[in-house]
Amino acid sequence: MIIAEAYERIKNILEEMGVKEIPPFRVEIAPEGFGELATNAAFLVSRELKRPPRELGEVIAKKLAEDPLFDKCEVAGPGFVNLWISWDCYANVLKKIIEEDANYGKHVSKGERVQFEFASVNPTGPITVGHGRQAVIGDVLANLFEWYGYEVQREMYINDAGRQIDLLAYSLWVRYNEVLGVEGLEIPEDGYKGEYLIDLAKKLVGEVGDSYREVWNEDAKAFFRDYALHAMLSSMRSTLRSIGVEFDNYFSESSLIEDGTVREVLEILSEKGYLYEKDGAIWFKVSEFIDESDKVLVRSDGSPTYFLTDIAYHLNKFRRGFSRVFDIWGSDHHGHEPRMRAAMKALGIPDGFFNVVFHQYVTLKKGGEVVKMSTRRGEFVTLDELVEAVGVDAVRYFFSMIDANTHLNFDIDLAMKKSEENPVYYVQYSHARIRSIFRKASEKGFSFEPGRGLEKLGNEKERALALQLSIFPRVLEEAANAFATNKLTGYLETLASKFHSFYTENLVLDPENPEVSHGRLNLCRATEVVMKNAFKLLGVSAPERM
RNA sequence: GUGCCUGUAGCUCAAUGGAUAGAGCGCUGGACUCCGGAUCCAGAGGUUGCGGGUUCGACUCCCGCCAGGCACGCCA
Repeated sequence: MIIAEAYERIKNILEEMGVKEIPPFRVEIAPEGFGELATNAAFLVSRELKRPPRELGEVIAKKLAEDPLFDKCEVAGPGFVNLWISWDCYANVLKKIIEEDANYGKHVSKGERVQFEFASVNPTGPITVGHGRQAVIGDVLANLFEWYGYEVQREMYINDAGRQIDLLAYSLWVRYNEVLGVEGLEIPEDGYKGEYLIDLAKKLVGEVGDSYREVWNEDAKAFFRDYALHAMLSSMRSTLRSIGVEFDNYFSESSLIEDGTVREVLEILSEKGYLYEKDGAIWFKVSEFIDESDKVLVRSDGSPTYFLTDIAYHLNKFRRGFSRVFDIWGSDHHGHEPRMRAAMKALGIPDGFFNVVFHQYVTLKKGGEVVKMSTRRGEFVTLDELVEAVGVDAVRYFFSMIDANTHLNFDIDLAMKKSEENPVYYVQYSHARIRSIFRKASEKGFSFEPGRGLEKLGNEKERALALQLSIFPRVLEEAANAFATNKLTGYLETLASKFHSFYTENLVLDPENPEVSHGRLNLCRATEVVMKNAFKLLGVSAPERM
């Protein structure tokens, strides 16, 4: 908020100085000892104005010093302009934060509808820790975009059409027969061997008895398919719900085949001349768009590939009127992106509509050793297990605090045994502390009055905290633009640190100084508001007590 | 072999081409008879994988290596 205002003032000055094209200069919190805000504007206009940065910085600083927004402005180093903000300005921001309360940080509507699609994993086994990372990243990014002014839909794509589901059905049928004591059947090499299917098979025997014992016909196939799919989906959904991830819509892959979208895609591409037949299959001329080999859309047995249904899926998304869609994909799918872009181009869907946010995988460590995960072999640590061990807050915070594009090393022993070392506790503690101050306040006879006493504040710690609070909207913008949930957790940690530091040096409730006390209560309330809002975006609880 | 991601303090990770590369954990030493010590303050700890290049300025951009991960299917 303050940064935005400072930005405007500087922009005006640059225009007065004769700059025709305003460069992308920055206004940010200055390093320790260089004022409160700093800008690099002088460097960026130096070339156009043909004068050294230091000299231009002096001009800018001099003009800014006349502005009541600032107490002091100086040029430093090779041309940075350092700014000190007036306490009046801070006080106004704090009042605004308290007034806007649960809405502080929200940007005005951009009038755009976008979609985030994530956690679209194969419904062939329990959700793993790796899937959990994707779900949390997608959910938090969706929250961030909502606050940044977009209308957001959260969607999960259900891969219910492919060969994997058939394999799952057959694997379950084998387990079912095993439970009934039938010997000699085996789950295929590429089938699903996890224990969860044994549990499911037992349940199934309880429900249908031995009606499908050693019977594997079309009827049995359909039954086991539906049963397995239904069971897997409902378990996935309940796991995701347990970490606060809910979807606005579930979209079935097979519906695209049933409603003709898949066939329509083939017709469009065929009319445009992008298809050809070879070896009994139908191929898409990927090579006409990018430097990659052509890909099969329809197999020689007539079934559509995943690539084809995915193209149809995105054509469907486009027709639903989103201005942009964001798919969250694991890094193992990165090879799929260029092909999809080629397909979007072939269908005439505008550039920029289709976007992918990639995340790297999670490496689990247990007992100092890397745990290999494989759904098919049935070796994995499930998200349920992790949540039970460390709690929802820690899980969500931990997955949010690391850049999606960074490999995440998750030490299970550490998370289970020493969960109190998780940064989430540090941040939550500052919130609990503030709540405690308010409880104490009523005991001491203070009642909170918005705005009262703020003009009495202005020491170093109070200013540092106020400055941090003022940049919250900017942080949301940066986090959304960079698809970086970790910018939000990083911000919270800095905010908590500024608060603890303020708290240590300043007595909030001091009967000897009622006006100052009221002012500090306002500062505490503003901090509480920002923390609550940030926690909400992360899906982490804001505890009253710990 | 080709493409993508990663490589930063002992460990886990930050740092839109900007000032002295920062946090947490761990380590060392301190802190008010007072609002929550799950806190605060200070300190030690770095050739940003290696070598070149671009410019006022490079962890960041370009080129070449090295190491790890992932992908290169009529799997999804």
